[in-house]
Amino acid sequence: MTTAHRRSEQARQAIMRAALEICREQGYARLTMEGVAAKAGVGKQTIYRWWPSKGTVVLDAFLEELGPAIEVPPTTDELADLRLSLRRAAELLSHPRYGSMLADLVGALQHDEALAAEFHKRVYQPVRQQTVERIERARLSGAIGNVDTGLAADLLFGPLWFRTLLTRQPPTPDYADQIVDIALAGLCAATS
Amino acid sequence: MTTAHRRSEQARQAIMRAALEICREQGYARLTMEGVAAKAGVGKQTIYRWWPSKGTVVLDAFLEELGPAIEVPPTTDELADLRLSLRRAAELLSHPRYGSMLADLVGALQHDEALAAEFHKRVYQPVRQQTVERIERARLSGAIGNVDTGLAADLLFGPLWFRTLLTRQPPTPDYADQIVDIALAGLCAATS
Amino acid sequence: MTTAHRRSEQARQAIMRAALEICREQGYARLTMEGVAAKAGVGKQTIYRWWPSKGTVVLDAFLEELGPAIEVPPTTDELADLRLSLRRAAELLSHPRYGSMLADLVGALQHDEALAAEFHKRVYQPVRQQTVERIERARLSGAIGNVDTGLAADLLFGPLWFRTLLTRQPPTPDYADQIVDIALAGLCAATS
Amino acid sequence: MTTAHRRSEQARQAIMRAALEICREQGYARLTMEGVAAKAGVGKQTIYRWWPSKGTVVLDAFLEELGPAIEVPPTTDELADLRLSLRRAAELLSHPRYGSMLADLVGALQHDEALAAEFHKRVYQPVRQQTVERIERARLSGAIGNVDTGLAADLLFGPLWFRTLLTRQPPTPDYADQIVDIALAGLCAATS
DNA sequence: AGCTAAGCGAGACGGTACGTCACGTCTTACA
DNA sequence: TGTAAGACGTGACGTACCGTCTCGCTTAGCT
Repeated sequence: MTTAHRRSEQARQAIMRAALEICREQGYARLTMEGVAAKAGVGKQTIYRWWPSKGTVVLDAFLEELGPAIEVPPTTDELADLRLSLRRAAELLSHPRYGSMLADLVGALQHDEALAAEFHKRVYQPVRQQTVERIERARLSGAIGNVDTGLAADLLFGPLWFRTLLTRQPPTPDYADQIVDIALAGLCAATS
Repeated sequence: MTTAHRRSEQARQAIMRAALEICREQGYARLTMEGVAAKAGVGKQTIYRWWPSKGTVVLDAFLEELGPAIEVPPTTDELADLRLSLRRAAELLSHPRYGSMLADLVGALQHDEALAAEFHKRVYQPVRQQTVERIERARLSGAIGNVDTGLAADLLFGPLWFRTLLTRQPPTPDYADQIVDIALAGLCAATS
Repeated sequence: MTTAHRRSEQARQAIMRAALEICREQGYARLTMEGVAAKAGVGKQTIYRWWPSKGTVVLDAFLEELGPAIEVPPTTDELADLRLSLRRAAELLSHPRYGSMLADLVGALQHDEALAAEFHKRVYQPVRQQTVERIERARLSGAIGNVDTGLAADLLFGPLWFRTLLTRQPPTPDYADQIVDIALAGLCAATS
Repeated sequence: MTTAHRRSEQARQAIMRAALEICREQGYARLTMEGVAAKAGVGKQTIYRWWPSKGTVVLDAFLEELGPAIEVPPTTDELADLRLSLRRAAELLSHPRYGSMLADLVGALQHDEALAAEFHKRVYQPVRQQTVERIERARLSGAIGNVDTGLAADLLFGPLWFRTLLTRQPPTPDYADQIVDIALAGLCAATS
């Protein structure tokens, strides 16, 4: 038997739309559950029924719009894929609409375990997985040295996030390229 | 000259102490101005008179305890200094007492311009300055290639913060060492 | 004519039972439609389909249990019947299970017109009618003076309800007897 | 030492005024704490700080306006005073502005212990005390028989409240007079 | 025997109000 | 004048119920 009167798709979409809109217009910090409910024309309970915190609402809304855009389709050239992947990340972090939203989301992660778990599963891990696999393949093909793949991934993505989160100056595509250049040089030299 | 009955040093210290204690016991997110005032036995006004937000209170409290510990006295071996500096950062970020506090502070930065400015001036810049100078000297001495010093600094510190902020797994000293190894390898190879 | 496969008697009884139970355990104020539905294992709609408000549910439940107990079978001695009727009322109002429920119901009457009408028709009027008739007969037989019967009825029942509703000290049988004694004395003396 | 920044008289009055107005315009049942706060231009907390429930707010507001009007100045003729006192009660209960408010208040008493206690102390007892004393004096002077004074008081006031609360037909002055006539006749006859 | 329309349980929905928390401002009395 | 205390207006929190609605299901009563 199925559960009667299932979740309203209409309400869900209204909430996603409202969350994004408020986030864009007033910023994540000013976004409140009440505000989302009001703008979406929805009862607060309907939000709390399906999302535990404003962070998860925004995360969902974010992924609904940009989930697919995060991934980079694999080619045979792993290093080029990595380079493109970094560029994509830089573009996202410097996106006028989603950049500071992402930064705020990561900020909220610091004191919201549930959100942290969700972010890890749905944003961090997917990209991480792809990155690590590419590095692994590059390593096997001898394109880079014998290094810890996780560490290599940190070396690539770390600087982008560091710049975004600590200085609030989002990275440019050129910055991403330079990071790739130097990091890969280091990784080639490495033999661990 | 006695400063007359101007600002009460006693109150200041009580506030710093209370802020740290609450931050440690309940986390930055649960720390409130009211809570600090109550625990410090101080009027709320007294806090608002001297600090604009809870972030700045915590930042001050943090620096009062750990300000000196951030810097690494310079020796003649710049690369060794950089390595030690990275280790210090890793230690701080994984410190049971101050690690998550720092992460929370950076989280709060994302939606608090005043705090961001303060953090930049009193935490980010000092370390940055030192780091950049070391890299510059290393470059001049030929120890590393001809690279953008800011970018090099990001390459070193980025991974540490990335790991801390996005995965909530604070970096180990060993992790810091590995980062230095690979990053410096890359920086040596670079000539750009 | 059969009532066809319409209303479920089982659901009705479950609702009555649940209402009484909640009323007894938590009091009328804490009784909610949702609570009744849950405890009765019934959909909310099923309650709303047959009762307009929680007051009417409780009133029905109350009458189902105590409806018959309200009336006093008539004998030839009207004054004795009145006396017994007062005692019955006193017992009901001081009943550990139904006393405060009745008081709460009358409380709810004050802001629920529909409930007030229902209460009037099904509780107040039946007793009133009987009382008034008895007084009328007593008057015709000369046992009491020539008084307004409604006023006389108020004189008898008023004090009981007054005590219950304003002081929350339910009347004792002895109290009821004393009221009858004095009221009848007054009614005898009256000639108006 | 006195407590700093004491209670704001201005806020108190605004709340009293708002409560009365809402009660008059929409009835006690529709009066909410939020509504009072909004109409008074006051924070909800300010209401909750000083009153535990909406019942006590309304009770205070009621007493502020009608407290003095409840009492009947004593003369040497106790029976006349009692008669006047009953008339006053009848007038109050049938007052277009305060009658149903009082009834609602007594309704709320049934499920609000704190309110019941407050009502008892500030409304019921003062009138009761005066009434009982008058009856006692009348008894000593031989104007009425040797009866329980409390019971006598119930006999007088009971019918008025009974009529108000159970039939929602407020008593007329004439009704009050008739009650006094018959009740006193009964009390004279009594010797108990 | 099969059809169909109601009543049913479940529970999501848009709302309103709850009572609480913390915000940042203010006022008062003391030192 | 700075301070401890704490009341104030404000706004958001997360919860409880309201009364309405929409689902599938069960079942009685009519073809």
